[in-house]
Amino acid sequence: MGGIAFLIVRDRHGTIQVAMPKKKVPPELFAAATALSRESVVRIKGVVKQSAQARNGYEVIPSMIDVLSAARSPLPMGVVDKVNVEMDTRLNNRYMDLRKPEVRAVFEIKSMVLQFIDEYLVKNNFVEVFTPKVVASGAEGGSTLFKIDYFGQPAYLAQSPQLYKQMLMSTGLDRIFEISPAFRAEPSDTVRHVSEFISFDGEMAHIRGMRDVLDVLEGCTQYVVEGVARDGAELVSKLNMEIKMPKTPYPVIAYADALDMVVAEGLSLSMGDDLGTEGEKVIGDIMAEKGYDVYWIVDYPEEAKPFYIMEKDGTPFSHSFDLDYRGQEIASGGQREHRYDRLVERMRKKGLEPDSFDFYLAAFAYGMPPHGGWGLGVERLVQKMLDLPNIRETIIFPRDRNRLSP
RNA sequence: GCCCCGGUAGUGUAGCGGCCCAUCAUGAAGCCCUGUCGAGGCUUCGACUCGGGUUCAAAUCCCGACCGGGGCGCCA
Repeated sequence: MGGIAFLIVRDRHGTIQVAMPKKKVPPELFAAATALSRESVVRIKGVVKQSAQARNGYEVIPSMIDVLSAARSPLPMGVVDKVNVEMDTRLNNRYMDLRKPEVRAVFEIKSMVLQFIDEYLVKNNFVEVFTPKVVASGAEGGSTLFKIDYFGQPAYLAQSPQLYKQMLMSTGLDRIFEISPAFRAEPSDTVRHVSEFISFDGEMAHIRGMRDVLDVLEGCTQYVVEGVARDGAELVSKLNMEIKMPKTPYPVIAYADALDMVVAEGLSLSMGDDLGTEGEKVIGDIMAEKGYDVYWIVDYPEEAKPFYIMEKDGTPFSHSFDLDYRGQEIASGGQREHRYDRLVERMRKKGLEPDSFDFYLAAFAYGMPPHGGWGLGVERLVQKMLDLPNIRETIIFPRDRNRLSP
């Protein structure tokens, strides 16, 4: 038994040292404190003292230590240990993982991101809506839908609010947005895919063209990143990084030009091909050299885009865009086809049966203004903004191909 | 779904046919020391994913299952 013992106590905001010189605290308190297991929950009463030896300049001399919950031992993973913990282990023990300030900071930042999105869109006269997540059909084919049983009827988890938000464009709500979960049954297994994610969707009526949509989305992402860099500086510093402000205006690269850039770098792609992950990264590198972190890639081949995207007449292209953040797509959207006949025509072209979309098409038959919108992956935005290696770092309890719990 | 790689103590790892009743770190238990501060010293505890096979001999090689990592495709 030495003459002094210490406890490091952690709460949401940080840590403080509890110092117990043997002569200055009751013996039973000293004994209880030194017997405490790591990560136990305590309530402490004492005197806060300035102390040159304490790490943050202050320490507590306790007069009472109440053990609210003793932690079992050994811990399933260390919180302050110097050994690494694999992500799988961390996710299996997320309640413990989240005790690390740097892990928690990501989710506090994510919360800020959502608040800034809300703030910006409301300022710009958007109305927040909620569309069903249990649906009868998907926006584009059924292969990526999770099937569920709905009172004996087949139903699906929504992969996107696409059809609903477009229908609302005929109502006079004019500018709407939604932040809600989206479900994809794609068997993707990458650091940027999960089967459940938060989708930030917007749709605006009476646009003059796609540029109107880009302006809102650019304004919004810029507002978010600026806001986090400003109000979240302390949280960001816990991640040992600094947010780099994207340069504005975001450059606009036409798909055809992007293709040339990629081919010039040695990739063998031809007109109509998807840029691919490698192509996206190449573009990301080229743009980074020019100082741009965020940029648009627009006018994709109509063939590569869903039925609801408007074609660029007289060309093989479409009024479509992706928003890329350092080589990764974080949002996509475009101007929609609002003309009933052209829409039906496009459905057929895509091999879809218009009859199975009658609830959707009806909204186009009685006055539908020109409109456009986007879908943005909130976690992808957070991931790229904070330069995180895996999208799972931005989801408290991620769902992917292999993970259904916790 | 395809292609690579891997599964060793609570955690993270070394070992990759006999030298291993398995290394190191962290952790836990105990002792010593100590105004500590990702403290230090000593002692102890604790593991080869599962099932087949090859071999005189398997943590080590082969097959399968399960689990995980990376890349691709697809996309937010």
